[in-house]
Amino acid sequence: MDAAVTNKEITIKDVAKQANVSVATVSRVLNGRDRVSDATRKKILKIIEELNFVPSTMAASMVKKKTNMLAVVVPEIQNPFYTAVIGGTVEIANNEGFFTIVISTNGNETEEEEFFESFLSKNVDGIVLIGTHREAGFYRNIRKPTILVDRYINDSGHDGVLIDNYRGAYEATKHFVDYGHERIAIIDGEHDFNDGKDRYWGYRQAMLEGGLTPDPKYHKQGKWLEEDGYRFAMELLQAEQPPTAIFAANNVICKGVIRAVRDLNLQIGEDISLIGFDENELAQFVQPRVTVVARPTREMGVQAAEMLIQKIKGEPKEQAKPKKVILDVELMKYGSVKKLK
Amino acid sequence: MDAAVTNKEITIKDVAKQANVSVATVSRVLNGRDRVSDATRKKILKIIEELNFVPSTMAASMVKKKTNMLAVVVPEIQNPFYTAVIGGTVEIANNEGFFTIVISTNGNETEEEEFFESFLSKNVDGIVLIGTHREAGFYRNIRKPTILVDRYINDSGHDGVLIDNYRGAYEATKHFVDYGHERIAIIDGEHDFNDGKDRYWGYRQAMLEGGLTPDPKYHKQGKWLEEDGYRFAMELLQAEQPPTAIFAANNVICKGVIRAVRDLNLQIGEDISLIGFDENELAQFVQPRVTVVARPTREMGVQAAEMLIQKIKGEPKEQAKPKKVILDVELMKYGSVKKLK
DNA sequence: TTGAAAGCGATACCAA
DNA sequence: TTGGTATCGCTTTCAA
Repeated sequence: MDAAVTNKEITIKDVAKQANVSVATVSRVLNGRDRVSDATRKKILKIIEELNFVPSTMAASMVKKKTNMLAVVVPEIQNPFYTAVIGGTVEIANNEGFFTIVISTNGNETEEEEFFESFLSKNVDGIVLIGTHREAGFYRNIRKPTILVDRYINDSGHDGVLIDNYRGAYEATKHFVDYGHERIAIIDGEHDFNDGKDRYWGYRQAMLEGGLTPDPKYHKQGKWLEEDGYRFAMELLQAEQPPTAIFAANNVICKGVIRAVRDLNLQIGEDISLIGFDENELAQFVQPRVTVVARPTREMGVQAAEMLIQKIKGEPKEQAKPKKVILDVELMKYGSVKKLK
Repeated sequence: MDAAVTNKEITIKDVAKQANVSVATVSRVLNGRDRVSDATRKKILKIIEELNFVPSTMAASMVKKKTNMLAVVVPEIQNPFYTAVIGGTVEIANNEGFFTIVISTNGNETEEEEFFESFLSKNVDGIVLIGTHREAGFYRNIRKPTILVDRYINDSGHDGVLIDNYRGAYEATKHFVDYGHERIAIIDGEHDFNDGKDRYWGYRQAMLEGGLTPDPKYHKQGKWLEEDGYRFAMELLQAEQPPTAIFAANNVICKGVIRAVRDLNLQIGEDISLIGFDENELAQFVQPRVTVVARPTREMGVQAAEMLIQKIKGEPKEQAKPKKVILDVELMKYGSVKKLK
């Protein structure tokens, strides 16, 4: 409580001197694994308390070559999907004695690169990464334990936690087909990563299996943004032959679609059927609630953190093949799809 | 590119050896402030590139006694208000060459305490803190540059970035009064912090000035949760003499109220007038849009980061009195308040 | 302009 | 059970 009056930081030396022991002994009680006599331990503990001494984790990290820090790198920090992943990771990390640095790359490859070059490679024990880069080379250069989340790059050399995008999109589209829809549109974005691509191919496969031919004029590709959802929904719904169903391939696109439908004074589940990918607040709120492909967002962060920490603690031997953990998605049917037959 | 084959990390020594210079010289080109001849600089740079050498910021931090790391400590990481603050801070920090550790205390005093004791006091240059503790003592014990955001504790000894909660609530309530409302309810939570208290007193003041007497049965105190908003709105709206207007004193309470109104099949702005505190997605979406007291969330993080970094860089002399920066709020009138007279 | 060497604050090995 | 000391990878005087 009555900390030193001087501004100088208290170090292990000060404690040792005060306690009339060597720094080695103080270090021992700090770490608690070597044995120290009860008497000296108590004495040292008391002095630590009195001096308000806090050991420098940095100095310790330097010799231990372990920082007990994780990094979570995300493309942006506003999207609830990413904050959910962050939340899951932070929670596990804290439980396991790790701190977490959160870095937003703003979806910018250059920024992402700078972070890795300047910092991450040396100062964290491991990385949970929702990457922005598209080429495997970038990922292979990362020498730290790393878990790729959501966006997986083959040949990256790292483990991944993903969801079954293909199946999610497939189930959604099949649901439309089962309910008799034929003019089924999809609004997505570039197919830079596996996730976007898989969703499209899941959609496509369900169409074909249902005896339908995917029509290019019902496939709208933007940049995965809310405004794309809005704009394309506007286009589609005001076309000569509008679709009867729209599959919104991510959460923000879905929000855009909902807004467009509202602005056109149409009724979801009546005038237009809709399925979104991933939960979003609006989808839960509108009447009827929007059917979505739900994915375990927070759980992805939890999984990633667990795998990462195990990897950090584990033998470096275990460098088997990178493994992908694929979490399951679930089609939550809430009534935004009209039965046509 | 062709990094060392051995697993050993490359250090400044390796670079020095390769370049036939001393480590001091390498350090000089790394930091760029001392003069080094052009020839040797180029030679060293080339070797750094070849060896793929990345200096250990930890070792540097140890001697410089500066980590270039900030911590943002928040009660939870799901609430969009907090992620907005984090986002603002992270952005400024990155621009200024700082990294950011994000820590969620889960609104738990013990967790908060542990973080400070075990880590923060030594390893970050400064802290942006949305605190959970209620007593000034806890804050006074923090010896690092710290900016308190949103929740301010007097006598804490730190600067703060807040908003004018009092005025926000006052304006909202006055708006109700001006439109002829007399039975005006408020749903809030405990008055542990200045923010909650101020909002209540702003409400109260506007009531009194309007010649109205705050009626305890129209003051519902929960725990600032969405479910409180829902539950209390249900109660209020089904009472014998329901209020004509509700002031929802934070963003999640407002969401709960909106849901309750919907579930009762009532019409916002018609059957019940509503004003929320702070933006929230639902409020923007329902028809009519809900009038809210808007606060500059991201801007709070930006401000805090700027003040913090200035403090870190500045003279330790400048320990004037702690200063509070109070950002302005604005009543955004969107039509959820009915004119009664 | 460059080099030698003394730290920074811990840990860990080897002796005692 | 304890102490002495080399060490981690870098920065920063002080000399050359």
